[in-house]
Amino acid sequence: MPRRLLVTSALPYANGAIHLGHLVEYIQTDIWVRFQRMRGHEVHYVCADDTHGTAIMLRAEKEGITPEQLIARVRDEHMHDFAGFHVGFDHYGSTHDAQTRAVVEDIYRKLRDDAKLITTRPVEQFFDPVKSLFLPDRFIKGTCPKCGAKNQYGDACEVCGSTYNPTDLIDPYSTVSGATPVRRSSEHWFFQLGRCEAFLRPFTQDVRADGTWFLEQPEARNKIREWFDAGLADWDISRDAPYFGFEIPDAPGKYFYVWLDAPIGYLGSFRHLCDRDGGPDFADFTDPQRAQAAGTELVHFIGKDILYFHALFWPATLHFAGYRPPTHVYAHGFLTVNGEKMSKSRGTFITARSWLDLGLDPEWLRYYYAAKLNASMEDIDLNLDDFVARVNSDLVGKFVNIASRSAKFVVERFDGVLADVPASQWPDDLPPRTELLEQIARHYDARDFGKAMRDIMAVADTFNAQVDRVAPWVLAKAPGEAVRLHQACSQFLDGFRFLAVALSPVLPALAARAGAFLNDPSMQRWEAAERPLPAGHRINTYEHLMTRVDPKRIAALVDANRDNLQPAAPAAVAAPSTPEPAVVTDTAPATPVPGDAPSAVAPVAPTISIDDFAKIDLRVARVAEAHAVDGADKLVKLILDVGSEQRQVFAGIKAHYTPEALVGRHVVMVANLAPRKMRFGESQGMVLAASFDGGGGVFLLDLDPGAAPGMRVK
RNA sequence: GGCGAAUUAGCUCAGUGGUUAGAGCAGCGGAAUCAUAAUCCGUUGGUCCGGGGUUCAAAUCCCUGAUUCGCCA
Repeated sequence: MPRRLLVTSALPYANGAIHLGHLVEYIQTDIWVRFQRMRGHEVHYVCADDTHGTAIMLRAEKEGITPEQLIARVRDEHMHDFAGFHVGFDHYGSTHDAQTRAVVEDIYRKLRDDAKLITTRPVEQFFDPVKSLFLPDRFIKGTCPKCGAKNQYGDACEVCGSTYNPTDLIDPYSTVSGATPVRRSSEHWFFQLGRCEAFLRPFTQDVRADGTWFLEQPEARNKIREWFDAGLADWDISRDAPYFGFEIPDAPGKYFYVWLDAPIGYLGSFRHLCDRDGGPDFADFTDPQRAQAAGTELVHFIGKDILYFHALFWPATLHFAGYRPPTHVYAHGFLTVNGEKMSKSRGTFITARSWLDLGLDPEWLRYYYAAKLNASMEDIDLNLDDFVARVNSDLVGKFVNIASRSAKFVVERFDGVLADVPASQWPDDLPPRTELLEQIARHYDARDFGKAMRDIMAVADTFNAQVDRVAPWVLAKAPGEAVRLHQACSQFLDGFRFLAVALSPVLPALAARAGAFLNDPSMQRWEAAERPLPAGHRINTYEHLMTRVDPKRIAALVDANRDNLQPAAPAAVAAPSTPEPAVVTDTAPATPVPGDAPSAVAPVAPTISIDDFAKIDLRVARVAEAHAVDGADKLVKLILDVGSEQRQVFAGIKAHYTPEALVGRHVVMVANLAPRKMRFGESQGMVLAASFDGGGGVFLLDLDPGAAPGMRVK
């Protein structure tokens, strides 16, 4: 029977760029979702931006825009990043929308009026008298009471490691205004978590009738048990104005704390899906009785840092508000890069955007994560040397190579038509075909992607060894061996197809290309791998499916993410839309002072019609490679990615830009200019740049973030 | 400080009481030349963090120490 799943990834905060650490979770969830879909299950995968809180409010203020403008921009960036890594949400919402607000208010009213779990009492907090703002701990700094270190945060000292309350700080100051905060009391609203223990303890600690657990990971259950043992305290769910969020009903000037509405954003986002024509029924997934009858599941993928919220507050608020609590929470570990915490100064705080902008294949990362992920909460390490070796060896050397070394024979010798491959013809040194497939499926289902990848690569190894043993290149030269050659290559392609199906959840784009090559739309289903394509099936010409990772490009990625700037003052704004540091800091030509322009401004050329202008096909292109040209005074050789193809262009900008500074940036090119033979090769287009005729610098056109190779400029 | 997790080959990791601890990559030696240098065969390499204990049997269970990383609402 098909499962009916509502699956979520945790909501990223609308205050910064998506980086490789975030992507562990979205890629993990997306792989699991794609796998479940291939197996024929009904899956709704939703997420949203987490948009509320003091930090968003202050950030917008600094940028001189409204919080609504800030979160709209960041959401747009986040959605681009996720799409770039093939994370396929069915809906990507925002916690700041009517759908989420409606569920927040409904849950709150039921907790207050029906469950009677809301209470109020005054709380004394630091208050910034200049900004008229209650200050969260992270916006207060001062001198450590233990060791005397200056400029320490309100909760812990980074120098001596001791922890304390913000009120213990010596000479505290507000990082927002610099003012000395004062103590002020205010009424706060609380959710009485302590009264939920009778529900929460068995819910989180006991195995269910069907043998499953809310928390399948024993280490997660242990962690939660620790918190029970420490005692559950009431949870402060209110914040005072000014605050960016939802106002609490019947409590003017009081707002819901961001962590109350963040998980409710899952349901708000899901509501959008339900409101579409033919969408799922909201109550089937949220009402306890309806959900039970419909057999639906609610599954959350999260980082281990937010287990507390998802395993205690969230089930409690849902349950006591008359909603169905989640069926599963899966927590994963953090990402380290080269064995250490991600670091801006080391360049290992790598953003999703920089990965995509530098033209690195997102599926390289998806595969590497899959190979490292298991069902536990352990951290995983992205070792960049290992990454290059692993992706090149497994994906290019093993997997893609099987198709690459057998397709040509089938296409050239047998007109692309496959020979009969009996389903029973499966390498002896592997487990039986369907058994192996089920084993891999169990690993995927249990989120043991690393085990799945190991099993899959063992198949690739076996087939490569078989190709060597059969030696089709020998058969091809031997007269009378055509039948054996045909059968052997068809069998190798069957092995490749098996692998492509098994890897589809991890490598959806590559699998789609493999499906196009094999001319086989059925590969979107897991069962497609159970048996070979029928004899007589015609495949298409093989085109290379994946290129190798060049270690130099990984080095360039790290360079692009390295923060070379002086440590910024806390007040400094780092807009996420800032172009790549490599572009703005490297060898930028001296800014000419207007009065210094060495020559007169040229007169405007004769008027042309819009039709004349339309003849020029201007395209956004990404500089994939840039090389100095030996023997040329002015030229730089550029390899431009214009989306559909690559162009070689010689640009006369050597005096103004170093090749290193150009790689990865976007430029505007004339795409339909007649190719021109030059001494060093053919130039297939022209890159637009501004200059005065008499000299004084050449300035390439820059593009705002979001522009992608192949877009037409008009 | 309290609690928890981790530590296995040069690297990344499997391996939760049962032969002589495994894989991939890297290294070394050979083969092959179909494949966008991609492959195959063979091979080197380990005090399973240190110490103690339980057991017929320990990488695996217990105690203890070291180091690293988390969590402490």
